[in-house]
Amino acid sequence: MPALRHLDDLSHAPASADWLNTILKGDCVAALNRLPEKSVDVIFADPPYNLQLEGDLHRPDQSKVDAVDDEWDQFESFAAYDAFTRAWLLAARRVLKPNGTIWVIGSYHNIFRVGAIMQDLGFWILNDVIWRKTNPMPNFRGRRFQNAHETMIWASRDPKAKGYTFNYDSMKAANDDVQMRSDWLFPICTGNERLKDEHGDKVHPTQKPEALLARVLMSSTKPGDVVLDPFFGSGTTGAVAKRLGRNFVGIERQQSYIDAARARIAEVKPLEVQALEMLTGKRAEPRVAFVSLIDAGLLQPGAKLYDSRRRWSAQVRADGTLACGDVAGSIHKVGALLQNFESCNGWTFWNYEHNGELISIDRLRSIARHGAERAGA
Amino acid sequence: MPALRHLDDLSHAPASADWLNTILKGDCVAALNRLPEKSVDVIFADPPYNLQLEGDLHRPDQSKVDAVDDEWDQFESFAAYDAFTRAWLLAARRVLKPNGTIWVIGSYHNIFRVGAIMQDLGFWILNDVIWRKTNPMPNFRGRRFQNAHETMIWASRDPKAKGYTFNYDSMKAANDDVQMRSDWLFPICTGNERLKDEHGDKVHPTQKPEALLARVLMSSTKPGDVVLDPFFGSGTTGAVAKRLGRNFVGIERQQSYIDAARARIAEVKPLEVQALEMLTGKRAEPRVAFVSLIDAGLLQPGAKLYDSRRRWSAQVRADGTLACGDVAGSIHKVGALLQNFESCNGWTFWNYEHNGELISIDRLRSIARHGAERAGA
DNA sequence: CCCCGTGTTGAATCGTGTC
DNA sequence: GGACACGATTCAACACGGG
Repeated sequence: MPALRHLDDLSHAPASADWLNTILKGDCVAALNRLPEKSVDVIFADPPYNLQLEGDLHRPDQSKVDAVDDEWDQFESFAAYDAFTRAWLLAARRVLKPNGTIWVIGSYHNIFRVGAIMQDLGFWILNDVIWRKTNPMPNFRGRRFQNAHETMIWASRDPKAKGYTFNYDSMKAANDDVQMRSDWLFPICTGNERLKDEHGDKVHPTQKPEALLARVLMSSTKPGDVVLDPFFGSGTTGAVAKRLGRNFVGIERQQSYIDAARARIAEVKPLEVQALEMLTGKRAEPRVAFVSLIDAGLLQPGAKLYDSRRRWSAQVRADGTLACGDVAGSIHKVGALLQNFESCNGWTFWNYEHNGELISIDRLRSIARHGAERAGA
Repeated sequence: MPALRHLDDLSHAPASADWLNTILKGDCVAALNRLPEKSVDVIFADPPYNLQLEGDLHRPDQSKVDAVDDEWDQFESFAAYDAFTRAWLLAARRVLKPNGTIWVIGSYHNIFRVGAIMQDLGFWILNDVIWRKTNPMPNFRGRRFQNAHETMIWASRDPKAKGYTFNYDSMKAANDDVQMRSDWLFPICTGNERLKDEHGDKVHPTQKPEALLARVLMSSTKPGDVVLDPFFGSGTTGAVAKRLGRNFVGIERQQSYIDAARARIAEVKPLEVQALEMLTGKRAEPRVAFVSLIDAGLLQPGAKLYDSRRRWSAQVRADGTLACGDVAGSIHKVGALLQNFESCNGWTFWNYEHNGELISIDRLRSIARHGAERAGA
């Protein structure tokens, strides 16, 4: 029984195991079952999302959206997806060390099922972490809110495990000396970082940004730890693990992904740890929505706004728009329409009255922004 | 059978129903079952998620769950919570109108179970929305990320329901003319807004901020809609609904919460009607037939139309169709055929020439609309 | 070299009314 | 209920080419 002997060898010498820093080809449950139990420090998993798309979607310029319609994302039903999820999570739990933790990323299509099954299997959720995208795809038809985030679940192997790794101090130091929050802001993976094939097409439809993986690994692993990714894809987990001095194991079914990931990882040079602060530092100044002044109680619905020479006045409405006669819209649009300009900066155009004096609503924006900055927006 | 007669009365006259703008005392499932079916536009639910502390979990058969905090009993606890969740969601779904939507808020302790059950019951998730807290409670022990957000699930009653309310134009205008995203930033409820009892203690442990409810209701309801909150608590939903000119129904078991909520809501003054008017986009405008531009003399038969870059030109015919070579048809169809697109908005595609400049025929459409409005059409 | 305008793209559960 | 016509709808980032 060569397979069994092989498994025995691994469980006796996991530190020098020949599966470290390699990509195992095959079905993820089968490959997981070939690994020794309790051999992995952290698992990062980006499973299929079960998107359930129907028909095509076009942008307003009539170009077609390149949907994720790959075979690996097709499931017959919620029950089929649940069975798949249960199987790989169970196999993943076996290879996790008692103090190991697991990260799973998903969207509203699948993450609730994944989270419930994780709880059912005995995983203990430590945090759910929101990846806020700086540049998400718009909602082209204007039928919902722009889907601007994805959710990650971070969990320990079981409730009693208190010895998991969390690098609290380095997270806090990287976040201007305040605790790292559960909402993280990163761009999606584009530009040179995005792997392209010889035709210029993307190698993988859902490549994750390295900055996201860097924060995951910096927060919950130590140098030399073993990081497993059972849905390796284009190998972002492996590339970041190598760069940060961690060991990786990838599992992937599709040969084209394996080839691309292997070539990518070969190019990676391990880094000194100091470069990390660039990846985890704060991002751009937050934009403040006019409606947030109403939310914050800085302006009341029904309040009057004036331009600086009181030529026009307009009324604030509860939905965050302005109205002046039969003209209505955003603060910018109404300002432009009244002046018959193409555009107008409503923040500097509009003023509110206080003790008989006009004060720019931009002052209110500064107040609102101050609150937002403290939130690490 | 007085109970049944009562129910009949309600279903015959929901508009003047005596349960509108009241708080129903009792178990949430029982109270929901006393309401007429398909009578509610939007549900906002903030269900309990404390698995051990309160004995308020009931199985569908109304038997009380024996709350336990032993670790080995987590499976039993999850199952009991699932049964409770399934029961109230099912009852809530019955009272929801076919085009109604539901919001449920929760944290990682319960939201994954809630979301999975919602999908199992046939709700169709439209968005998950993240409430990012500007001032969350710190993680005192430094063992995890600061839990700085809560998750809301927004779902329609079933997948085929496309007619749900989403005030896209309001949301966009209120957000500086870019789409409202799925991550919202608000402070937690503190200060004067937080209800306190005579001892200065907080009335309710998880009172939600009114700004959060205001955005929920402004985005997904219209004035006069009926908003149901099956876990009414301190009555934030009712207070905001009343202020925004919506009707509410609350369900609450605990008398102290009912008393506090009733007093709170009585103090609320509804906003003036003008402040409640909402921005509507082109979708809400009346249809204008292209031929009516010719009827009104705004365009002459034989006039030439051009696309914005003058790649194509077409001739207006007396019957309200366009002709370009051997291509003829509606303004939309000709635009689509010329560009080889599946569809085309002819109103924004075609322009007429005036003093050497191209002007969109959409301008003529708004002139025609104004004329029609003034004529009382 | 930079600047600017143009074009492309990203895990998407993305109509409605009339005949 | 099905077919068909109407016509509404996008944000940030990056690549590329020309000046």
